[in-house]
Amino acid sequence: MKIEIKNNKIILLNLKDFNAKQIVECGQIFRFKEEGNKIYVNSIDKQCCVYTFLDRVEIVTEDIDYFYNFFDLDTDYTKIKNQLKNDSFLRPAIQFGYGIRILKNDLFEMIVSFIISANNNIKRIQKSIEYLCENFGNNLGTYYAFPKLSQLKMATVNDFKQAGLGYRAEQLFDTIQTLTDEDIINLKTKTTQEQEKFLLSLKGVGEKVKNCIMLFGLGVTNAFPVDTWINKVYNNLTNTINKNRAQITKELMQKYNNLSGYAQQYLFYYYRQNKLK
DNA sequence: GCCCAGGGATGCG
DNA sequence: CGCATCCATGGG
Repeated sequence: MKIEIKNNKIILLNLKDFNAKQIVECGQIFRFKEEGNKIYVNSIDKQCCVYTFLDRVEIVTEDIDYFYNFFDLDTDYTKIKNQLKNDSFLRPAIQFGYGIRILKNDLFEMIVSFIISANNNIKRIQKSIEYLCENFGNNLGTYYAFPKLSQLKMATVNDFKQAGLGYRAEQLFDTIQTLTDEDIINLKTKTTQEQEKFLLSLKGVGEKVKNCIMLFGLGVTNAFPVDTWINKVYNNLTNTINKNRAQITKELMQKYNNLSGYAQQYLFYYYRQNKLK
């Protein structure tokens, strides 16, 4: 990928591995706003604006280093797609979502966001997260930051219900009260097994949510989140009915190995966007 | 009214 | 272990 960096701008001159719309609409991030050819993208207390032109993409931000890493710009997606597209399940999905990239988002934001995501839909998830930002995050003028752990510790179960979390309110409350800033910092340096064990100990985090946090918050690309869509896709493509999710997860992780996370996103985006069974 | 959404917790065998 | 049931809420 050809990349130029100028002052507060990252310029991408190769669009076959970067499509901003696909990146924000593939279900890995809940805080963004699309306005024509520009998309505002938020992560913790930072924001960038991604402009898409015919021949290039410009990422405008005060935090160049943060968003360079955030958009995973050092990873060669051409190579990843070439390795995956021999797979008949994936070929059409990769063709459709050719510009998807796995974001390296903030760990704490991912923990909270994906606890909220359980048995929920993306519109409602976005709305709830926006509520939390506006009521507990810092006002940064043109946008709100994602609340810090210390700020969410001020919230009551009722506050979370006000945010529209329903029965997830108690789960998130419990997890927020349990978590410490040290937990978040230390988690990044632990082994994959220790990370999984810790995440599963949190209320509201099960197998699927854990895999989302591993993938989007910790950059572990052999995590394969199996949600209702992937579940349907799998059963459809393999002519099975009601195979349990744990089994599907295990099977697909063995199949795709270190490329599991990428494979999963191409599948999720393609089959969900096209509403295929 | 029913079914579904990027599922998890709990209990029971 | 595997499996069934329940769980808020808004939209189709």
